[in-house]
Amino acid sequence: MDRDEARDILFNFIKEKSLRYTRQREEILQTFLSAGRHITVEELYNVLRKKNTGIGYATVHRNLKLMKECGLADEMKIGSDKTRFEQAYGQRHHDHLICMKCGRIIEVNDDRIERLQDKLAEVNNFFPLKHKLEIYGSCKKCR
Amino acid sequence: MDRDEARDILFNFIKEKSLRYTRQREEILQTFLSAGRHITVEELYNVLRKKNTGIGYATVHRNLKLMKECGLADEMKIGSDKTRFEQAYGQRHHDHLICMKCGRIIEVNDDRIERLQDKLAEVNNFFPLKHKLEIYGSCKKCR
DNA sequence: TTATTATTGATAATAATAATCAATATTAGT
DNA sequence: ACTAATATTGATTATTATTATCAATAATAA
Repeated sequence: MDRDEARDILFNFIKEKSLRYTRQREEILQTFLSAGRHITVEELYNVLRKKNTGIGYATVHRNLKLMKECGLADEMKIGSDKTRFEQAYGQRHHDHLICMKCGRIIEVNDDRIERLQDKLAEVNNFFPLKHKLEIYGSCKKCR
Repeated sequence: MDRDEARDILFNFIKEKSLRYTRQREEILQTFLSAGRHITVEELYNVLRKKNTGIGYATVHRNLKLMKECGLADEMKIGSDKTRFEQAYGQRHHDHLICMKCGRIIEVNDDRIERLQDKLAEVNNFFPLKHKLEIYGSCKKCR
């Protein structure tokens, strides 16, 4: 994801809603973009704490929700873990392979599966808006 | 699912582990089997309360976990809702279409998708053990 | 019937997420 | 640059789902 483009998206979203572009929002956005994918609020908070930004947990939480609102982040939940946020802008839809041993998350995509899902919905008189496919197992290393 | 067969499974599981077959377990099992699919602990607890069985919330919770352990129930989580339990014995694997308006959950199955999922895992050097496919949208009524 | 011990039910603990609110910072208007 | 208006922050508390605790009770085997 392009950093400037991401900042623009956040900035425009904020202007549109008469919100305010704060030091904390800039910091959280940049750190979120630099951080690994599928990060939790707590993890992001800890990275920011190490940087001595003085940003509180609640602010991190609130602003990840904001990033989601403006389309920069997606929320996901694996099993009974905490909610994770992944970068969304400029990312095409993808599914997840989740290693139950080491926790690694592999992003994958299969057009045929996507198409069959749409068909499956159609056959059931159902209008699909989004979907979630997660395959749990063990990755190459943990086999 | 056959009621007697279900009771047998629970009974044998209990014997095997030197646990005890209590009035509460029998009551919870029967009510779980009669109740709608995809029920929460709270919902099941409320049904049992109406029946004046005097069974506590913790007991319902504990025993749904037990049903899961012995293969009679499966746990699922939709969005950020509470955990739901569905009958598992004698049910083949299936995916879910979830109406975001009325909350209805439709169970579906597609062998081609299943096979493609296995292929997808294989290509990524991943050993699949189980998977979860949820399609969110709106059902016929809510369209 | 009795001894053993698993279970129950009420309650407290835990943990993730969201709400509260006074102090502060940002923004628009002058 | 100054000011007024108000969105945001950070610390804390509230909420909610789930799990743990524990004394009293009930199920089981001998």
